[in-house]
Amino acid sequence: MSSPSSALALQRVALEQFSLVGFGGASLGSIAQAAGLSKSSVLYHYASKEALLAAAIEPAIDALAQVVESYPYGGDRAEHDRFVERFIDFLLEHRLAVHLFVNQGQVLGTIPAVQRANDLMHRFSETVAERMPSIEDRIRFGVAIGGAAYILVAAANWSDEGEPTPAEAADARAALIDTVASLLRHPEPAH
Amino acid sequence: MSSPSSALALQRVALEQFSLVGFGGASLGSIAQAAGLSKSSVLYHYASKEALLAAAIEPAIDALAQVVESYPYGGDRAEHDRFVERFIDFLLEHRLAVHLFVNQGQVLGTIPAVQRANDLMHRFSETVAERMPSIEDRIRFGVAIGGAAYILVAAANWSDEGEPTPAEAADARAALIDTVASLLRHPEPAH
DNA sequence: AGTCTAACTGTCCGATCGGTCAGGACAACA
DNA sequence: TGTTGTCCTGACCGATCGGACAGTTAGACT
Repeated sequence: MSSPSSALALQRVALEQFSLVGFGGASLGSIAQAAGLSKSSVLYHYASKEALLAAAIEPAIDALAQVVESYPYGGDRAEHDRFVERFIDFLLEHRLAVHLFVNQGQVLGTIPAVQRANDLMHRFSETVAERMPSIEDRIRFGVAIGGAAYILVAAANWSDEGEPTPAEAADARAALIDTVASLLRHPEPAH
Repeated sequence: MSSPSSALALQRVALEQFSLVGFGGASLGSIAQAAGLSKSSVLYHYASKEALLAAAIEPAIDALAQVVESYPYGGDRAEHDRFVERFIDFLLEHRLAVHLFVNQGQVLGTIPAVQRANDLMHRFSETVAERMPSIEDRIRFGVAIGGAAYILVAAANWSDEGEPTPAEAADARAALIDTVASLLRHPEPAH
């Protein structure tokens, strides 16, 4: 706690590496090098590789818990849309962590922090599924979650432009909110 | 080529491991063990770990090239919907490979086969973007691709039921086609 | 019988892995 | 001037990594 800046920078670097090449693919050496430290120094701050992962994703898990808790069970559509907005902002702020436990959640299930994230997503899915129990709506839910999580980290891959102008970022946020909201919205009873 | 069954089984096992724990996280030893072979035997069939990866995803890349090629540039909506159907079937058949080069495409860009997959996705994005150049529609495109690729491999994580009944699978396919089609459909000019 | 080849394996190698440990640098406090 | 505690490091450990290589088995062909 005494020099939080270096510790936070280390968590950020570790998160980037873990989400980029996977937990097993990222080495403590490469993380340390990217952070400008020695491997020993990393292990001084965090007892193990798993502890580093847990510390790196913990803020995101706390935020996720808060978002899931705020689901408007009996709310109207405006309230539901506000919930989606909170959810998207959570995704935007914790892109890397979300990408990590979305894509490696099952294989890292032994790590308590990841397990907690899995439980949260499970509960989230169940909560939403209570309102939309059909396969179609489960698909829409999954596409919304996975698609949003994906586009925030990997989309830059095969798009032309490099930098995301602040104005463009705002547009992207609005578009993402719109898209996810339409996916999570209760569809008309049937056609 | 003389005993294709074992070679194909090896590719399938390798693909599962690569998409599950990442290319760097999967070891030749674990792949060999899962396939019931020795590590040496794996390296007899494929010159290197990268060669194994390339061979494992090559069929998926070929199929992707075919799908991208079949994009209906001047087609009507029915033709466009048929294209989406082909695309979803491609995703369903090559789930693991898609998940692999969607989530690890950038970091594995040095491998020629992955590079080809990246180029194809890039061209795919450009092709679709020609019709839908706005940020909103790019987002919708990304959510559709990423969401579909995601739900096919990771959704089982936080859903209750275990097995996907054949009838449920058909329903899921239909729902996925419907969802992606609506995302990729040209939206009304503006509201 | 001998020959050839495909499929497979165990052994070995250098490099790298996660992790331990003893100690150095340095500011704060006595 | 010690002394203490934080931050950081290089050296080292056993295990595992990707890969090279020599050799074995078994079936097909002559």
